[in-house]
Amino acid sequence: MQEFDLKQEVTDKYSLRGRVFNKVREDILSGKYKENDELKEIAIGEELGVSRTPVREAFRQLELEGLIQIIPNKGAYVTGITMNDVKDIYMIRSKLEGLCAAWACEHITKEQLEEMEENIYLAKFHAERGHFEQMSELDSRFHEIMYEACNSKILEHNLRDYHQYVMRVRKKTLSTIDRSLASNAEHQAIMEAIRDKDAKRADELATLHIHNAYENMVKNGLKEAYSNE
Amino acid sequence: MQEFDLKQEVTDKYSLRGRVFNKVREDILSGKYKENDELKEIAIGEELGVSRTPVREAFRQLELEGLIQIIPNKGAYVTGITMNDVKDIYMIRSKLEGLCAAWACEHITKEQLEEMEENIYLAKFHAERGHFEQMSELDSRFHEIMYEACNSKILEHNLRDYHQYVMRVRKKTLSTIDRSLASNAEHQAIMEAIRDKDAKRADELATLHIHNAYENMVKNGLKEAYSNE
DNA sequence: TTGCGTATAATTGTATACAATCATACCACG
DNA sequence: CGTGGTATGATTGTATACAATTATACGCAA
Repeated sequence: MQEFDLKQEVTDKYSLRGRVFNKVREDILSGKYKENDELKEIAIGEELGVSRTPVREAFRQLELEGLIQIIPNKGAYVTGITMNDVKDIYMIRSKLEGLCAAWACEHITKEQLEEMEENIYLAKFHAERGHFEQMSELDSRFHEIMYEACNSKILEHNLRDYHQYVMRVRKKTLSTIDRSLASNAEHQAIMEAIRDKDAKRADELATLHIHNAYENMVKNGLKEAYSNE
Repeated sequence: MQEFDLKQEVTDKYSLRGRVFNKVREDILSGKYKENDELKEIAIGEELGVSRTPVREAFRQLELEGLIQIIPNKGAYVTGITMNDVKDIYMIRSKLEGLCAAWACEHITKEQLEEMEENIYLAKFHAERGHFEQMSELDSRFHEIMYEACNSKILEHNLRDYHQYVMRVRKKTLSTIDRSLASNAEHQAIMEAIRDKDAKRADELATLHIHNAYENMVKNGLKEAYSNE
């Protein structure tokens, strides 16, 4: 009840505010609204067929999520993610995914572990064939399972936020067969460590996994990947 | 401009929404509003002499900060922090403060370093005399300087959030002369490592510092401290 | 007495009207 | 020609009115 459980209310599909929030968030993350674009309350409201009130409330939330910046009496502007931000997030995630993997050792359920194994098995199939869209989905899901398995609303929420935040660039990092295969092998190693309840190893492997993902991203030209969107 | 810079707008003292946000936040953190208290828009509005609109917007922000939970069509309730949440946050902070200290080694300015030294010097004075209110202030400020010095908007924002979030319980952890002195000694060691640009040592010391703070809190009866508020 | 259903009150969700602020353009003046 | 000030329009900030939803209380029937 009194949990750190936020996303649920925010993403409320049945309130206008929630719909506006989701739509604008999507549009920012997908690149429809670009850095420094000005978001006007009336325009967004008309586009979605709602008044300014829910739009304004959604804006306040987007501001706290760091997706837009609101300048009083002036307007709402889309905040960009700089390359530095991406780097910072990956470094932070590296630490936190390690923690998450370690905690998952204690709390993962049999069902979650089985879904992980299935995920890895399926990912191998798609990785070999260069199905990058599916790979991206499976990668997201793998981490999502781990977030759920760590049994900490706080950490789960934090990691999910970052995961979403770097979505724009993350997809690119899996866009080679080599990296897809390597990434999946790393997933398998992490899963095995968690299965064996070896928290120390799980921590190290998950930490390294994010490090590798970042290194790979830099190597494959983060700059272009980033500026394309 | 396009920074991850949020707090500034939120704490805008000159908008009604900002005033409401700050007031309610204060009241929650200070314990005026207790866990599971229902916050009614009209009541808060009347108390501050404003209409519901700015109150609602402030509520949305408080929700994302995790201080209240909004149940659609029902109401806003003060979220409690469970002991598990506190533990999780300290574990996460432990990792991130380490990262922060390491980064600060590269980016800290001479002014920031000097303020740290001054902070530690002054804290010694107050610690010896059992001035816990001042200690709490100085402790907050020490960490704040480090957050600023790490040169990462993302990490700074993240750590500041957690710091605020556990404010309720954090004050209690410094409420003995022994812990105050020990804490300050740890601050000094961290500062010296940062001054010497020894990132590895700074990381370890900051990590340990938060660990110690948590251990101390548990020892001194987190349970009572927590349930008192 | 207990249980259910309806009516009423209270509260939140949304829309709109009005006030305040900011940006722009135009004109007067040096 | 350039500069400054004012007027006008656009946009956000706030208040209020209305709609929808939820909680509560009361009455009726089993």
